[in-house]
Amino acid sequence: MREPGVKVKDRILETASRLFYDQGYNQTGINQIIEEADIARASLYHHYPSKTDLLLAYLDRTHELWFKELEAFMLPIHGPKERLLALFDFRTKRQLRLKYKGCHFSKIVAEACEDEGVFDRVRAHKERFRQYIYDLVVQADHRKLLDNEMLTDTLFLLLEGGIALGAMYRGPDYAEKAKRIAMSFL
Amino acid sequence: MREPGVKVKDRILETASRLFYDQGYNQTGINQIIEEADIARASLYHHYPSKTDLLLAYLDRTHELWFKELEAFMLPIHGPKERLLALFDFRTKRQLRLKYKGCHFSKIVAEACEDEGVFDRVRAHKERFRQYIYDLVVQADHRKLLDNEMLTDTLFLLLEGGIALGAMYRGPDYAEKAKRIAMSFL
DNA sequence: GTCTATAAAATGATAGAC
DNA sequence: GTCTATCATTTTATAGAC
Repeated sequence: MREPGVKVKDRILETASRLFYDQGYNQTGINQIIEEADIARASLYHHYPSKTDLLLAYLDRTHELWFKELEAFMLPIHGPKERLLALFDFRTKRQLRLKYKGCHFSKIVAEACEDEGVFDRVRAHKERFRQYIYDLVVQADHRKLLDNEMLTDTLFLLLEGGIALGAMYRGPDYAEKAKRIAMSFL
Repeated sequence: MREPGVKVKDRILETASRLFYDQGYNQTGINQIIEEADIARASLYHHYPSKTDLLLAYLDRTHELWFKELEAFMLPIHGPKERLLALFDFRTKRQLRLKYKGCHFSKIVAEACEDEGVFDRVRAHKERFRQYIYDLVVQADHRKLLDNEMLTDTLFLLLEGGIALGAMYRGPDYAEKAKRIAMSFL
């Protein structure tokens, strides 16, 4: 009659993820998580021995979902140049849904979590994204105003800058400007 | 025999500013501030009725010092083009001193302070910085690859992106790359 | 204006029953 | 594996003496 045990664990992580992002990791207490996930206090500590463990699981989950969402977004888009520009749309669209609260990973770093496991995950995420950009740049028949590495970094910086400013202005303006600028180099 | 009363108030704000930036606003308790500033609990609440008031004062102080420091840095640098590139050096040098913890203003927004006074100050700071860039762009005899507005936004986005990535990587690499990219447009 | 003492609530985490 | 009850700290903020 009992549902499989995974359900509680998932509910914990889903609830924590939402709260960590929406109101901040440090502003989210264990009490609120167990209340909104509707589970017992000790169940949380059974699955995640400490709040830091829950944080690391949150980053892993976010990383996985992020690239899964990206792959789905890219499916109907063909051509490396079109895909490079679609990266801007992907992030702008995502930020609209997230109400412009910024990048999950940069947010956590900004909350001053000095845990090394946190930094490892943040860097791994950004490194993989930069590699994703680079692979498209290599395939793209771009104007060669910049070499492949430099063009990759330009797009990467424009994307990250656009999201960062989007979080401060709570809007898409700079992400959209970033795309228009990128178009002039491609 | 008594020193002027401003001293205590200043010590509170200086200590709070250091802690808010270094370990985060939400992770800094009133207790730690009064201990490290070596003042009484009620003295803090006399000068700053709530922690939020202290936060707003912190943002105002940071804003003032930021531009004062910028002006001093720019003094020996002549020519708008040179000054535009010096903006990258200014922020990279500053971040080195601050141990790459990122922009004060983007950090506070990332900590999910939904206070409107916070957003007002963050936007005002960034808006003034963008205007500073724009004024130099107008004076600069640049290559006209982009119009003045677009070049301003490009430099702005590269600068903000470089700092954001610098915080995640805890190093100057992307800020330096951003400068090299900027050089190719000017 | 500065102090000490304290309040009331929330924090992360644990013990032990079932 | 999930539960309730509870722990010791820490949180922001206030009261009232000097």
